[in-house]
Amino acid sequence: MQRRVSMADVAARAGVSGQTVSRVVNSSPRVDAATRQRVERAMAELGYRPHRAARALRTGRTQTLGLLATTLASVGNSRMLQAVAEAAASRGYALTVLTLGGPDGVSAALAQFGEQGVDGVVVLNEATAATESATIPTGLHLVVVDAPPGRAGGSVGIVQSDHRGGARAATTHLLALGHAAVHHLAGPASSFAAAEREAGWRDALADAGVAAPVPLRGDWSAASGHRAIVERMPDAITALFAANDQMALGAMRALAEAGRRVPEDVSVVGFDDVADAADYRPPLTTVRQDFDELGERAVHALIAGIEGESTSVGLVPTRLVERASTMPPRRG
Amino acid sequence: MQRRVSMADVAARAGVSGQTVSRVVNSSPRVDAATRQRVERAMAELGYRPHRAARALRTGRTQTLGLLATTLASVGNSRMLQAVAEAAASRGYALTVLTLGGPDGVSAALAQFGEQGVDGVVVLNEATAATESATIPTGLHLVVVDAPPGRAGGSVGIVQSDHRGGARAATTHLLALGHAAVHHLAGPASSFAAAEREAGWRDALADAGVAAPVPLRGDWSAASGHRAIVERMPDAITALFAANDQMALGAMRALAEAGRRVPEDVSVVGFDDVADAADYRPPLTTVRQDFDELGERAVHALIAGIEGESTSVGLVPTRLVERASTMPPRRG
DNA sequence: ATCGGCCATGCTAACGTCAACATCGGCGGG
DNA sequence: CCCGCCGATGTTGACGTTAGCATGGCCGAT
Repeated sequence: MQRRVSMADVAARAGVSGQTVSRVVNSSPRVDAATRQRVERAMAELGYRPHRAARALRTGRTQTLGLLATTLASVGNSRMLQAVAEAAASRGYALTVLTLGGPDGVSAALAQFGEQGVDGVVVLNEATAATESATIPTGLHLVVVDAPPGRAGGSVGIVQSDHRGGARAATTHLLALGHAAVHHLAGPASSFAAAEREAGWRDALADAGVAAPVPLRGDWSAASGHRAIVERMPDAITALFAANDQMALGAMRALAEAGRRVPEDVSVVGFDDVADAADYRPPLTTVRQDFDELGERAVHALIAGIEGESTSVGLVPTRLVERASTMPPRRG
Repeated sequence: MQRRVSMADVAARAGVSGQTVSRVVNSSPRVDAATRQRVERAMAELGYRPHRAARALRTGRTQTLGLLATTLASVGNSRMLQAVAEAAASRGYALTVLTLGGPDGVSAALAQFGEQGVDGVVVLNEATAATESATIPTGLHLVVVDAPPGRAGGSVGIVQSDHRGGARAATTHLLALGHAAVHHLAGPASSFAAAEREAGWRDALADAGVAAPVPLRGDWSAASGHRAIVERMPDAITALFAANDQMALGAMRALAEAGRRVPEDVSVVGFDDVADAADYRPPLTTVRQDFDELGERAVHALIAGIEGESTSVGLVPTRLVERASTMPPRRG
């Protein structure tokens, strides 16, 4: 492989100094139109590409963002990753990913990102406590997705889905169908999103003057949803709001195995609207999260922070999608 | 933000030259034990971290790998990403991701990776034609996952799951249960993995001397699986091998809607063993892919190529996981 | 005509690291 | 006792880029 084309090569070809080439590359206004054109032609002819590492060394900016998550293999995280990757790419930023070994590795992971020189990091917050106690390397900008607004400010921005509003809508939907009680299959206690969804469920019950039963609890997985129902299914259950679609899937299997039909005997609502939810049996009524918008806003906020503008808190709306897993309770 | 700690700072603190610090960092043998210790203490005290961009500028290596996929939001790709991310991290490489805008953007994406200076790229091959026709920037090493072995060699390595063997095992399992015919719900024609799975199905049928019916076809999504069954379900179907779990999910819904019970009337087998497959109704017999091993091997092959060793072709075994969606046909 | 100011462009140095070569001291063999 | 070698360490410069300042030409205002 021959030496790569550098600015000096372009400069020689165009008969200008390297500095002028630099100005053209960075679209500085201080360049004569004719000169610019000459330089651009030289770049095209030589196939010049700026060297990111060299630029990073000089400017201290890498034009690279980081994404930090416990795992990338979960449905929600992978959809967020996809959205963040596209949003970053459309702004000319590269995206590098890092998964947490342990739950307490947040500080270490951020340090590693700092070392790599990323300009900012999107943190997919799954265990609030771990994220909140993490130390942030100086100069690193952060946007935390689905975190309590408390820590926002400084170099930390927050973006979240309206979990609470969505959960409230789901619960209200069930109540409006005539269900006297709505049970909740909650997510893990350590999760902010799970807490918000539970809060929204309580909101709706309170609005209706209905007492909230003790929620069941899972870990987001279908298996945990199944287990929760098998172990302690409420006797008189007619309506269940699961904190995500996968737990709803597991719960529906457990209900079927116990001889309860969905939706005739028990109505079920999920959360997320994963790609498969429309093909669950029955197709699942659920709350759709707008991951694309969430990723877009996270990247926007992050880059705003990097470029010195203020970071802010954003709430992305969610929306109830009605399918066949909900209906009014049977009379009788 | 104060200036970062550089090698010179460490050198001053330890009373040695920068070069000696460099030697310690790169664990060169040419350093006295006492000196090394002094330098290491200085690094610890100052919190020194090598500057990747500077190193990349000097050495031409970025210690960064790229991952290219059409989308990162699909189940299989996100599991591969997770595995690749961990394998890369464990070797001290960062991982940056890029998704394809269009199906023909492979060349452009590789060019962008080249520009970013990644040392190598893992390509998740979804449309063989697009990958095969792509131009590879000089000096960039590639490992293509699930591609025909033809292109291997030079700076291109190939790693694949044993789709064919897994499909054969799935089909053989159904035949062994006593099913006279096994129908296939295939993946998209453009996919190598889909073609291999179909080939494995044909292999097993040929072994048993059974004629292969015309396969149904979907696009990997549950919705497409549902649609395929609704539109042209074979009359006498008693056994179905779907090319992935999600299409199996859609197919099972369609079968249920048509009044066919799984597994009593129709046995169904999927492929992938996604996390939810054990909670489908009924729990799905499927073929497990070892994504961790696949990612590990891809990264291993890539780094071997980067460091000048030979790249090779690897086949990762798959394994049938029996659950409740298969049983012998009813005598009738 | 003179001068200040502005515009286009060039020159120099520096970002942090490492490869290549230089230096220095000690030690064993002749 | 001198030479040559080796092992440990230092010096220099370059990777490709851009910030900051310098230069020189032109124009309008005085």
